[in-house]
Amino acid sequence: MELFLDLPPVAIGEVAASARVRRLTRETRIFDQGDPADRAYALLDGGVRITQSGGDGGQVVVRLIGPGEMFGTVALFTDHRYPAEAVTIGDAVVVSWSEIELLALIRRHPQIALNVIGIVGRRLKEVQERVRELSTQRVERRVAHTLLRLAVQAGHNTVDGTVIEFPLRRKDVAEIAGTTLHTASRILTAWEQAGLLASRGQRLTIRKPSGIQRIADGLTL
Amino acid sequence: MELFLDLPPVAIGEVAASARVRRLTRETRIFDQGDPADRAYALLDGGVRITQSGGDGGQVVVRLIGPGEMFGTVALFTDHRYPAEAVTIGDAVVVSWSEIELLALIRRHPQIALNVIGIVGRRLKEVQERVRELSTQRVERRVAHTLLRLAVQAGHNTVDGTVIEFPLRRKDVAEIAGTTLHTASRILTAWEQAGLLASRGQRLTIRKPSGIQRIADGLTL
DNA sequence: CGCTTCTTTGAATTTCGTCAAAAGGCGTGG
DNA sequence: CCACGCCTTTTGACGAAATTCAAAGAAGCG
Repeated sequence: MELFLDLPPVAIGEVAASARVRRLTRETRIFDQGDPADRAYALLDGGVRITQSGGDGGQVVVRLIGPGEMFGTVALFTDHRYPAEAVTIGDAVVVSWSEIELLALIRRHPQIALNVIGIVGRRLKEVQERVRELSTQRVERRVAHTLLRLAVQAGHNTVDGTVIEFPLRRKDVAEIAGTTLHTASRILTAWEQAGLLASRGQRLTIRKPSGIQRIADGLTL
Repeated sequence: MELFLDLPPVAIGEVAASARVRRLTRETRIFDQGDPADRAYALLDGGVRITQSGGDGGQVVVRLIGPGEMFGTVALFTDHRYPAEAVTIGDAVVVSWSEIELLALIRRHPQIALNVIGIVGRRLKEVQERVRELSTQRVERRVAHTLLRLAVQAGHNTVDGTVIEFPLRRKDVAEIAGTTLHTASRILTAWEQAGLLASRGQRLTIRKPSGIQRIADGLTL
């Protein structure tokens, strides 16, 4: 887990000792957007969808969290409100620390704070790239990028191609790529017919990463 | 300066002692996208435009930096490459610290690391909101939000209304709001004719914040 | 005063969202 | 085990918003 990387062995014990572990069933809400932020979370197994809603109905999936990733942590350092909601995708195992415990851990092992900066910095960079894509690229390319990113984050190679571990509805794909589920559906269907992709239920398999990559690179001109 | 908030008085001296100060003329490039990241920066006076470019020609203004804000700092904690370029808007006074100096300061005063987390966390939240806007709102609303955010960040009240301190080209507005300069120009011209806005050269004055706010809230339906 | 950069504006084109509706799947309960 | 109902997906047609193409006008700088 990146959050606790480069710590002396003794620290790992402390981290484990103050952690609270919970097993959750699918579609369980861990926290709501706007809730007072009092705990920092990390995921051991399964998946968590982080969704932000606007005053109007607008929703986006801010991020899908995979095993080993932290979430809901930054709010402890800013305004103490979670800026988005967190819901499990499928069954999940979640660990968490109270604010007091986390700050105590950081005081004893300042490296944790540096790790947090690294993690948040990397996410900031990713979101900024997403902004650029949304600003300058057309829907098809963005969907292609979305799939490639998910393949890197949660892809599992099989004979058929790369399977994305998260169960994904068309709506999820749409809310990640920044479009409507209708457009997302059309695009995925087209790719499926072109043999680039296969979908069984809510599992996506990328059959031809190179084909998707070409689209992501805008070479369909 | 938020970066050095809540430090003991003695620390401020250390911070100042290891800082390098430079006066720069307008449109000076401080660092390029992809450059090895070896210094952390903060702005004392003026403005800095942070722009990210994609492999294709696509460009976005990631952020405008005002006095008191840090920039180019996170890269020291991730992959040691600046993810975007920084260019002065108008004349500017910039301070910077080498990576070694900054890490030494943090070791002596861990509060600085917590401050960094807070700053980066807040920016992450802002960028995520921008993603939601780009995904779900139409151009006019996004431009309205852009102006309101700039007014908060760098607005100065006068009899005529709120003046935005940064000199802004239509292209800048477009690259912040995620549209083309043509569309941005049309929208701003329309607002100017409606009396919501005034622009003299590259200075924008918001005459009727409430009107812009209405548009930002989507009440033009 | 000439040149470059920025801004405006019109017209044509296109992408994408919206509206509408049907078909498919999955789980639950009878 | 089957049937019903809900959630998800697909698909078509239409229209509007915004980009693209094109070109002229304005403004700042040297």
